[in-house]
Amino acid sequence: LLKTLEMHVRLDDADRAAVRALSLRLRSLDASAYLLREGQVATHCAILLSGFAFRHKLTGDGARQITAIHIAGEPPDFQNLFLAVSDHNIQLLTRAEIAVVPRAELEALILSRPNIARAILTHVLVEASIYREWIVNVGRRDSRAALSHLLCELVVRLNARGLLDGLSFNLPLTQEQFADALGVTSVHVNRMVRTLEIEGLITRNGRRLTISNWPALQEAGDFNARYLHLGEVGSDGPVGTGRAA
Amino acid sequence: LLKTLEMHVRLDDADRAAVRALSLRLRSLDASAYLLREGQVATHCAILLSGFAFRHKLTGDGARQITAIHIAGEPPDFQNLFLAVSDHNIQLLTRAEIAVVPRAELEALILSRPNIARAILTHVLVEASIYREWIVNVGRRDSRAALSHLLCELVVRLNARGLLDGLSFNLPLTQEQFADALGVTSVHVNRMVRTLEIEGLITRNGRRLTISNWPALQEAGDFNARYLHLGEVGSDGPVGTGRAA
DNA sequence: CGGTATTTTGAGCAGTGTCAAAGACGGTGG
DNA sequence: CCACCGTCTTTGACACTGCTCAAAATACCG
Repeated sequence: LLKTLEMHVRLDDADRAAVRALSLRLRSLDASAYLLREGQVATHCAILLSGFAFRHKLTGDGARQITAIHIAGEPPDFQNLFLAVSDHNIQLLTRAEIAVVPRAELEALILSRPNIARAILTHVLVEASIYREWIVNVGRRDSRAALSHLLCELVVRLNARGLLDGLSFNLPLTQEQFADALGVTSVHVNRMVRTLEIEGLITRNGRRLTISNWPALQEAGDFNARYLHLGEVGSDGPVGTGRAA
Repeated sequence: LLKTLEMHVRLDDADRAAVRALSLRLRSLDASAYLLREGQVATHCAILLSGFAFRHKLTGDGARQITAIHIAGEPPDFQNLFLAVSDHNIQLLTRAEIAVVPRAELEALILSRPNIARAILTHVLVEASIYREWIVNVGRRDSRAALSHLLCELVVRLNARGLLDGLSFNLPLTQEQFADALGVTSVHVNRMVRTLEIEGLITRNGRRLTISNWPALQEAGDFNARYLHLGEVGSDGPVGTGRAA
């Protein structure tokens, strides 16, 4: 459970024991439940065991912008760890099971164990990299490319955690949520989804999406997985340049 | 010099000595010099002593998206610390002086001193928060609001480091660079700059920009400084909820 | 099976993009 | 100190992507 995430970033030795010693509570929540709201102080830190979550902010005139999507296994709450009041909302996309750890305990663990500090820091830096790519997606790609890119990212991240079923998966987002992620209108997302389908890049049956032409989808989305920093495990010494993708 | 940044985030005790012990080299670079290119491995870590820098990525069809702007005193290279190959470019906006630290040394320092780990982690998390707001700016605000918001952010951040001269400062960005930061065209940026000037929110003489109506500019930019997490110093214990803005 | 949440569609419009050219500005060499 | 030049800024006309506002058609949930 919990280990997957820690290990996913950097090899740790027997301080896995310390991680296991964290007092965690399991909870099951319904879709669209809030894990954290803007303006609140995070007292606990949730880890997604199953399901999807997303991060968003609201503008003054009520528009919503989704800034990140989190899949099963990811710890969306690390972003609030050493900060006072949250600057954004974290909400579930689907029904989900989460593990909850007291924030203070987690912070203490990070500060006392260098390997864990390193793992968390790396994780946070990769998330930052994803934010940067998200900015590019929203700022400089037209809606067809942006949608393709987002789909590519989801596929690669799901695959990295073994959550992909062949080349298809259950799409957790409604078209309106895609719209809020891409900074466009749901009407327009619909047009682009249909375009991609007509072009033969994707196939849909209900909630399930299948990639029918992976190279073409990457091409359409100007997608290069480098920014996900997958497969960089780094040495266990303090230096660790790791290897390039 | 170097201390300002460390201290800026979290109170540290005598491990300031360790920071001072870092072997740093001072360099002076011309405008538009690259600190790091996408695909490269960062072997050193630069800190801006004066001047401005920015972070950007290029899309497949050559469009540029600026994802962050860094001002004097900030350490733009922390984003690459534990990662193998850089996913973006860092370039100077103006002539600047920088201090360069070997990356391995800095990483070792972080891993060996909890207070420093905490400072860096906090710093990185604040940068992530700025990315999120940037996504909102590019995705959900029209160009007038987005431009106003970016100006507000610059003003507040410059002010936080005492680099503001009254309510005016030397604008480091060309309109084309603003365009790349906001995901619009330089032509359109020009239209919006003139609009804001005509509306009496800003005044320009040459490179120098003055805020003539600060409340109105914040209003126009839908600006709320919460996401900058300024003034959160946190206790020195491992918990430290800090105080809200 | 009924009700609500999504997805589709259409028509007309607004905000931005394009392309091109003219001005300004600031720095440099003579 | 001035002319020259490259970089920025400003403008105009027009095209187009993506938005708005409905309303209909489907899909999903209990």
